[in-house]
Amino acid sequence: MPSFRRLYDTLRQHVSNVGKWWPAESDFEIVVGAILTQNTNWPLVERSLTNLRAEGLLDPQALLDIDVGHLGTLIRPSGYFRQKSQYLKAVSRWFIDTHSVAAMLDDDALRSSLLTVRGVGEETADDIMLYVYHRPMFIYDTYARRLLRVTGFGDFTSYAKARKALDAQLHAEDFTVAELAEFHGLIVEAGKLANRSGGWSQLTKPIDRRRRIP
DNA sequence: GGCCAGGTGTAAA
DNA sequence: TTTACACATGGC
Repeated sequence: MPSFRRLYDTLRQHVSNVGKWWPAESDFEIVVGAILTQNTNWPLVERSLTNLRAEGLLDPQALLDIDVGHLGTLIRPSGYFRQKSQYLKAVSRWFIDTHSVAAMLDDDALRSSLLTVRGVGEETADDIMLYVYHRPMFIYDTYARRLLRVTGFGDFTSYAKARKALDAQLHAEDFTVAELAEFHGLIVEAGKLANRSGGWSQLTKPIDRRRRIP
C-alpha cells in the first residue's frame, strides 16, 4: 500500500532540492502568481510578474485601481489575459478585505472564503492556503494526480475526487507545513522531468546531483 | 504545425 | 453531479 510519506521520501531522494519552491517578495505576489500560473508555464508567469512589478502593481490596491484593459496587456504573456485580469481584480478585493483577518479563520473557513472569489478554484485556493497562510495542504494538481496514479494511489478524474479520497490517508499532521510546501514543488519538478525524458521511469533512478535542474 | 502547460467558469447532459 | 467547452500565450 503506497504512503504519502514514502512518496515524499522517494521524491527527495530522486529530485533535486527545490528549496522554498515558490519564491516571492510578498504574500500578495504569491496570490498573483497563483492566478497567473493557471494552465500556464511558470517562465511565462515571470514575464507577467516582471511587467507588473515595473509599474508597481504587485499591490492589491494598485491592481484594483488600474484600468483592466491595461492590466490585460501587462499579463498577456501568461495567457487567458482577459479572464485573468478580471480574476486579479477579484482576488485583490478579497485580499484587501480578508488578508488581515485570515489568521483568525480555521482552515475550512479560510478555504471556503477563497473559493468564493471569481477565478480561485480548488487548486489556486490550496496554493494560497499552503504558501501564503501556511496551512497544511496537499495540492492535487495535474502533476500530482498523474504521479499518484502511476504510484498506485488510484486514478482520479478531478481535483475534488482525489482530495476527498486521499486526504484521509495523507495524515497531514505527520508533515510539517514546510515539508508539504516542498512536496508540491518536488512533484511538479518530477513531472517536468518525466515530460522531458519521456516517462516516470526516470524516478526510479537517482538523479545526477552535479547538474541542477533549471 | 500540433500538443501542451503548476485551471476555472459556465452550460448542458 | 459530472462532462464538454471556451479561454490565450509561448515553448518545443
